[in-house]
Amino acid sequence: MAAIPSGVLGALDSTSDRAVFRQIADQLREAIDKGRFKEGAKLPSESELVEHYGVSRMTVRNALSVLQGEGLVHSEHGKGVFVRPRPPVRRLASDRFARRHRDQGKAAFTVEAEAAGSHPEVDSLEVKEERPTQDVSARLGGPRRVLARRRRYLLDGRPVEFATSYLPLDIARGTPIAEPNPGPGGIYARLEELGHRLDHFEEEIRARMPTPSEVKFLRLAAGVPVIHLVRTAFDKEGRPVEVCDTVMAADAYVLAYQLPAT
Amino acid sequence: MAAIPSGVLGALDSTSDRAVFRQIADQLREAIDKGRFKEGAKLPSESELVEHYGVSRMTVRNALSVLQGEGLVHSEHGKGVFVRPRPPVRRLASDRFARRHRDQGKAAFTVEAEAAGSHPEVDSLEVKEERPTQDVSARLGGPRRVLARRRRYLLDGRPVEFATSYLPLDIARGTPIAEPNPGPGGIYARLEELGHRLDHFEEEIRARMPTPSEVKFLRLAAGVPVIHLVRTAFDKEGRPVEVCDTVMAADAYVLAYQLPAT
DNA sequence: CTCACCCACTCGTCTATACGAGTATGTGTG
DNA sequence: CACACATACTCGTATAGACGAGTGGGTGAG
Repeated sequence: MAAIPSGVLGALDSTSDRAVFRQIADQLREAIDKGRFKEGAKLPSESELVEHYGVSRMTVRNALSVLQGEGLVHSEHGKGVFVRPRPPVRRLASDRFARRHRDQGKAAFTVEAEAAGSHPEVDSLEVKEERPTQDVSARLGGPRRVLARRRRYLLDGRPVEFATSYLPLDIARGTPIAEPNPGPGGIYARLEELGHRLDHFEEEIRARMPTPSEVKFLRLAAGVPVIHLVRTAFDKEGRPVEVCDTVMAADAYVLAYQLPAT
Repeated sequence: MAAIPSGVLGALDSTSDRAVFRQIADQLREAIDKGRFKEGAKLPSESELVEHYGVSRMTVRNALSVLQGEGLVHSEHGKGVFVRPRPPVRRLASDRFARRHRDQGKAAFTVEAEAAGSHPEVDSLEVKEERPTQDVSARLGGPRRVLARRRRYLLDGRPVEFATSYLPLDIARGTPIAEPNPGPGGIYARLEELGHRLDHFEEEIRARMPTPSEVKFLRLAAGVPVIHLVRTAFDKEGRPVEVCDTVMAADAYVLAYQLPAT
């Protein structure tokens, strides 16, 4: 078992009333912050830390679980504990649904990803009619059934976003919107062709920890929150014509908005 | 020791390859989701769960720590483990800095909080000149020193937000902006009086787990992420005149934006 | 040389135990 | 009645040990 290089991690302060596992977590966190362990680097193994600090293994694991909860490290069974690298971030601009970005052959996600040098994929496409949740129904003005379009977005093989669009049946049924591939410009282009000229969007943003199914579906590491975005599209008559519910891996996104000062 | 009411929690499946502590966490999560434990209610104590499932205490604690990490429960030393109540949410509208909301005697935070029936407070006010971080300096066009205004916002005694405004010294020094209380309408009103007519704002939003100092300062429960918002204000000449860096308790906020479809 | 296997090392799960510290309650004393 | 204290509960911290399972490298057989 390799010893830990001296100077990287200090000693425990037995006079402190701070719990031992917190002191160990503090020292590891500081070492990571100061770059003594770089992104992707392997931390000392549990048994090395046990040796170094002279504590039991559970105490060391407790310290490591603190850092996992902070999203600083992740562990790989059989390999070790590593400093979590920050994945490339996708920047969502607030004008991404403007008409000038729409009349192209490809979906916005694909265009943006390729511009950023990434390989985009869309999978888990599901299009079906269903009964909306109370929240979605209220946002759409109270329909009892809606068309739901579900899809998952991946960048370079990593799932980053899961989105569901809901549309009232009287708008979407029997149109290209109800097809798996709605065609160039996406469903907003189709809505406008169908006479629902779009006026504005409302977006609501929350952040929270993921549910277990979100962890699975987005393959989220411990300590990574999700951004929950609900966008409602309104036409010129003020009618809500679509609600899009999106859950994003928070470490993969920055949302950017431009607002008038008026 | 009180027994757990039958039907609330099931039994373990020893044939399953799902870890015992995960099965216990699953059952507790399901019971919470289905309302068998209501918001604020006390879960069975660790020793009751030990009794019920016939496992060791560490296994039960492991299960509970999973739920804590998900933000579903929080524990209170000496009392028990409770279903985490969802605090009242503060809704931030994208037009909250529009001029029509400005020319009033009170700060926007105070007005909004009182309208929502809450008791607002602002503390930890610090106003000083300092060297900006590389990021802030870049956003402001590269000044070597800036005025920093730090403050913490509380609702009904609970800290919800920590914000720092940075302004170039040539704009702010010697003006009311450098005073602890900049006067009615806040620093945006003062900037316009000083001839820096505001044109637009840019906001960048991220979500992540809090640092230990953020946990302390915002008194965050385990499993609560933060929303990190950086707003840059631009004047009519296109010059960035302020950067505001805000860290919010994610369970206390919804951000709402309205965007044109143009 | 190649490939299968073994072994050493990693983290994951679980048990059993011990003591400390915060909280609430009831009881007995003044 | 009021208050201090004992007590029984809560969760927090820590130890020591055991076995399992995933990974990777070295070694020996073919």
